[in-house]
Amino acid sequence: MTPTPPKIRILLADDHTLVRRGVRLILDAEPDLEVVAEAADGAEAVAALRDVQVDLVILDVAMPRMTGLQAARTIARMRTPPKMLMLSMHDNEQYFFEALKVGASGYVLKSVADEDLVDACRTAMRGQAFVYPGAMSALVRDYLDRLRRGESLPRTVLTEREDEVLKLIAEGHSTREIARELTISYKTVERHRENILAKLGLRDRTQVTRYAIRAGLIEP
Amino acid sequence: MTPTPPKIRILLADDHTLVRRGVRLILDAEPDLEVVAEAADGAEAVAALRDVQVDLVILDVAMPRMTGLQAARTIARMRTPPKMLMLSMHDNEQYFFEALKVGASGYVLKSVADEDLVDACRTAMRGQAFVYPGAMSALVRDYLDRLRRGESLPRTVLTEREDEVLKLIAEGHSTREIARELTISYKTVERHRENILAKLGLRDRTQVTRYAIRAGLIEP
DNA sequence: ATCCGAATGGGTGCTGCCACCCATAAGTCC
DNA sequence: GGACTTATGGGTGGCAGCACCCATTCGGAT
Repeated sequence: MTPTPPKIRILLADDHTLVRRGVRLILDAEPDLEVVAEAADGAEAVAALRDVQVDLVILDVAMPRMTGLQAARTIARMRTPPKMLMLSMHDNEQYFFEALKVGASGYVLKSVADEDLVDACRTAMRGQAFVYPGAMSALVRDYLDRLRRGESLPRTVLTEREDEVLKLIAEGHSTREIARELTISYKTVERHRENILAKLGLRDRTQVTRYAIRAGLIEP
Repeated sequence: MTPTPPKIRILLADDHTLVRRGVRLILDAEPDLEVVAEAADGAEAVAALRDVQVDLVILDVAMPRMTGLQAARTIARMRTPPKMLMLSMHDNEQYFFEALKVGASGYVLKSVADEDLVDACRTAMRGQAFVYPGAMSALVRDYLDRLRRGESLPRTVLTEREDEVLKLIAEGHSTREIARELTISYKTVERHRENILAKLGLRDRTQVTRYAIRAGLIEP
């Protein structure tokens, strides 16, 4: 009997049981991968990391309460953060950049084949960036080139705070509700909203909603 | 060796490979269920039904090109339509009604447990309506009661005109623009909008947008 | 040390959204 | 014929959304 090498320990965060079920079956079938914990939203994932030692976190981008991107930011601030892989429903460039910015090692579409997901896990663990197949646009290539050359990254359009407000607007909350939720003033929310509209070239809250859904930030 | 009873033949339509993988593994594990075909969007599902004989179609509500609801409408018009089960990411009442309206036998959340999905398949094949656990609201109960008593209630919630206005609102058009587009008065558009909000239980245009996207009336 | 971006908050004013109120013409159903 | 629905339109008022102006604080980059 040969000694078994230690498996890559994985935390899987997705709000849909069926997705978790599928991903787990795919990964557990591999000799070097093992899903050791699951979470149904970003907050659960962050909490789970305090109890379980994992090497790699697979985060769905769109989850209730705390999105995968928000969770990734929190996780990246830990002392010894695990590798992170973002799972997304949409082939959207904006959120691909967002994912890399918050420190994810890869960005995988839910429509990928099984082997691509497994590849992505192994690539991420080797410390390399994984680009989901067929999404190697000129923009992405340029971005990764700059990463390799160690150049400072082109700024992402929206700031963290604006992203939070964007999500709340798109979920149909009024300015007053958002102010209460974030414990900031009504006027500050208005300012963030103005910046969001200006930066994204949108006209009103309705278009913000469609944008967020298209981008996979929230679910319809 | 005992003769095997014929299995329920299932077509599985979802744009995410990982979801299809999970669902297939769950269903194929049952002795009486068998996934005989897969589709990545509504159009593929409809096309597949011309080639393969299936008893039950499982449709994801949100798919590219043709949504699950659109596909269900098409399938329902076939001579001998198979049973239909809608898969959804969201526990939403409006969406649920849309599904029943287009002729689906059940509505299952992607966050349900494995057994519930299997139950839903068997319940649908017995010709009964499956209501996902924990969503048995008074509204749903009332609706199903009327269905059982054979009361004709294929009546759409919204009138034709209201549907038109709904779409235009959801596409981000202002009241003034809609009035011009439909060649009616600003006030009339406002009245239609009021009725839409009241009937659907929504609060503002942002929620109308999300509703329309969920219902497959417009593209994000 | 300085400058810039991000986050915070205030004021003012216009317009649009939304919730009430009201009415009429045309069609359907019983 | 009356009851009902649908589509049409008007009035009024309140509050929200949005645009444009302003300022302060703080931290990081040069």
